[in-house]
Amino acid sequence: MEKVFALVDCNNFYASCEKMFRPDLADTAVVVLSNNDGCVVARSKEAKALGIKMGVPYFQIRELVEKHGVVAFSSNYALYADMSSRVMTTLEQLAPSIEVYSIDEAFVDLTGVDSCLGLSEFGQQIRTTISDWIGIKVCVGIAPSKTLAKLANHAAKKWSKAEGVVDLTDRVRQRKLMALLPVSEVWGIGSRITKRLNEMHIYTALDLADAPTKHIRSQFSVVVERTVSELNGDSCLRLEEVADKKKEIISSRSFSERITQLSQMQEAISEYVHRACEKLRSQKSNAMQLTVFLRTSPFSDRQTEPYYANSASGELIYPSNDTRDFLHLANQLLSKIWKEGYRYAKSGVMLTDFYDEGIRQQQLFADELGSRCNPALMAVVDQINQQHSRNAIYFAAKGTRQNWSMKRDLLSPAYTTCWSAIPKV
DNA sequence: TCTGGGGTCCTAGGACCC
DNA sequence: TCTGGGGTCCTAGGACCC
Repeated sequence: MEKVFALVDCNNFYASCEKMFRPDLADTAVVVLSNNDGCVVARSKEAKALGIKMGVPYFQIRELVEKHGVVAFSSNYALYADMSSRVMTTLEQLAPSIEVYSIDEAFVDLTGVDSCLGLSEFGQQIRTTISDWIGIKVCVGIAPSKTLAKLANHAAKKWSKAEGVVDLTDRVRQRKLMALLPVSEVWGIGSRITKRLNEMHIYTALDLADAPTKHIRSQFSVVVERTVSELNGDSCLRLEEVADKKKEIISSRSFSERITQLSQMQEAISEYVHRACEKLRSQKSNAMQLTVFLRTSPFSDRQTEPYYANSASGELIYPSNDTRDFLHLANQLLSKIWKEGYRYAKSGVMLTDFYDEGIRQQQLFADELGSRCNPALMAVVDQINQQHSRNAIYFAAKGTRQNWSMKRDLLSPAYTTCWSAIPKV
């Protein structure tokens, strides 16, 4: 049977979440900022109409914000994650199988649906249900491959005439739409590849769909080759219903103010280790390898302020998910790359080389003393932090004041969850 | 002054082995 | 004197995504 996918994508998701609890802002331009209130990461339709671009640094639009009374929010991920899970749960009730692709979008398998109900009607049903139950507006794109469903969704958002649903199962409609869209709008085609495609006189999505596969393969990786097949309605990407366990876990942040002292950096790195290990345990993995990295600001003037960035990796004797094992290693690694005299802007840690809990390779010369691994203790720590506040219990290494922590001056309240942010002290 | 964070996949090239 | 070549594993880096 011919495959049919739908892509359901929330409109202006973060901005919509903020607006939902502030009816007074219904017609106001709203933007949501990245961590440290650095860049714009979401815009309401009114903010888009003012010409505010995605990813623009907040300080560059200050004037515009004041002039038009734009309301800005620090990102409140606890709120967005909670709203997201409500949307996804609703979607699961409406469709046989879904793949949660990101916090605000999901693929749905609609294969066979058109025999009982028109695809467009089904799309409309999804829209109204999610809007009525959750209060979030979504758009739906329907097509025989994921890449085309993405394009259909793009069209549903762009053209109000579509009323939020575009059915692109028809080949003629596919070609008509692709001819109108620049190749850069295709899923998987980023700025670098767009530039090279343009040099090959490939400008629209249709140009790419019609490009000879052999030629594309000789210039790019198999990823681009697959994209061409997908644009031609040949589905190469399956619906991935169960999320795979992560293969690496990163915890990193930019600092609200530059860090110059090793003791502060040790605290920050310890905090990242703490968070990364929490994530590691939540997916029931153990890790062998830890990387610590740090850097000064890449945006400052190199003449007055030299740039320095470095990283160091190390391994445990065997896999663990005990925070203390990694705290110990992190400190050793940090001392390898720490250099006095720089103003550090960002640092972080990365866990890699994962093993499932309970699977442990026997090492000939390693004894139990090499690791502090204590699953029972860590389970208790996680449980207390989940039930009470996020930082009820922690290891003293990460510091109690955290005067380097991030700036979130414009944070909305915890409308739906018991905690929303680490309070800045 | 102020510029996010967290992931995945693919490829090229080096190391190593037989 | 003659100094191969193929396979595999690992890693760093590039490119993409939201």
